[in-house]
Amino acid sequence: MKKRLTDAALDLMWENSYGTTSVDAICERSGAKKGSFYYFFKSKSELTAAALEAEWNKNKANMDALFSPTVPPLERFDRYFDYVHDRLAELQETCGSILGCPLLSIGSEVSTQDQGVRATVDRIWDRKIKYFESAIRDAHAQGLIEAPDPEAKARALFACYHGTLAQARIQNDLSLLRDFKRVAMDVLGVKQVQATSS
Amino acid sequence: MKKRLTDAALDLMWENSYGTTSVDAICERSGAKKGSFYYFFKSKSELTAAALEAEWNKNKANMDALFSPTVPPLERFDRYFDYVHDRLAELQETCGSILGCPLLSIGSEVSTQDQGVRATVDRIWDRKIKYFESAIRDAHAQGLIEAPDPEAKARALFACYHGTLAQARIQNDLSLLRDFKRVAMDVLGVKQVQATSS
DNA sequence: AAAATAGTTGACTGATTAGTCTATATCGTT
DNA sequence: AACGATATAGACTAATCAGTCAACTATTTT
Repeated sequence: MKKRLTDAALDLMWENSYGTTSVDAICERSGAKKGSFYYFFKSKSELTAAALEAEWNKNKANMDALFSPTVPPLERFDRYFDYVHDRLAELQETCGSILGCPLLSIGSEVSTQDQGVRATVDRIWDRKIKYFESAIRDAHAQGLIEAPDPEAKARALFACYHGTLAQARIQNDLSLLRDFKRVAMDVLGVKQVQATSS
Repeated sequence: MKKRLTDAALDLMWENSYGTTSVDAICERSGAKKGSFYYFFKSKSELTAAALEAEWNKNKANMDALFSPTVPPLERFDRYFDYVHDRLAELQETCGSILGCPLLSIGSEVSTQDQGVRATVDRIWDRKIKYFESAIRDAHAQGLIEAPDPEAKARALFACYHGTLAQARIQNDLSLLRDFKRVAMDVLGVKQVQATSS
């Protein structure tokens, strides 16, 4: 039931927002009653933090696979962007909207008001950046890019990607995301561009 | 009074969020009573759209100056990024937080639920991108960058910038924004890098 | 000055909010 | 079967929410 609650919360908050997702709505979707909710979580805020952590755990194995050191470093990004793109496209079929990244939507919404959730977003954000960072370091070692500060470059690329995800959500348009690979290569400073046409 | 209402609304929503900004709070801060609020606006949603448009109008002259064709194209970006950075730093002194861009915060929060506000954000977003677009076109014409599709490049850079603004808000940290100039040059594909050190 | 228009006031409604509380199940242990 | 622990149930509260409304005042227009 704990899992049902966090699942329902994340679904609702991702599709709508933190503020418009009521405890009652979470209970209704998960089939739980108020008593159960407050048995497992002492507040809506705490549930949200738990829901974000649960989502991270659900996706971790996937991230590990996408960013496996067995994959050429720049290809990891390609695969990751494809994966997110496809997942958002799937979600669009069921809910009608491009939802972007829940970390950004929820994080941006509550950042000045809920330090617990904000810190959780921050923590997960950092974990994800680590994938970027090691891919960048590997690419640098292979001479594919020039990145003397992989951590800074990872943060920059991550921010750019999330900006594109946010724009996709606001404009309800996936096409921006489709072009991001090229932008990513610019940000990374890829030396040898494999120009196909134009 | 109409202006006082839109000002108060934008302040509160920028610092907190759309959802946590109540009509009562807007009235209290602006000194208006409920009746006046609903005399000028027929809903909180409509007020929000008006507040965003008002903010745009307040900033338009500034944008025109920053992106004046008399300024070398790439320097326009520098000046703009500096301007936003300084303004966010100022705001931080009064409210304690890095607030990012209200268009993104509010847009991301309401996009799936309020088409009126969403469309307003979209419209203003497009107007702002035009500044980027013409600067990019000018830079291309001067041979400073290679940008066969200025509109696409402008959208990409705008998204990257807003991702960085969002990250600054979530992490309550301006330093990310300080480094964005270099990222922007990468995204733009500036040819002659004025390397100072390293 | 009369009339019309524009703006203001604040009490009010009905719905919804997060969170509490007590009673009751269901469970594994002994 | 009896017991403590884990979990569920749902009525309840007090606050807050967006929005309504009829009465009131100020300003213009005629």
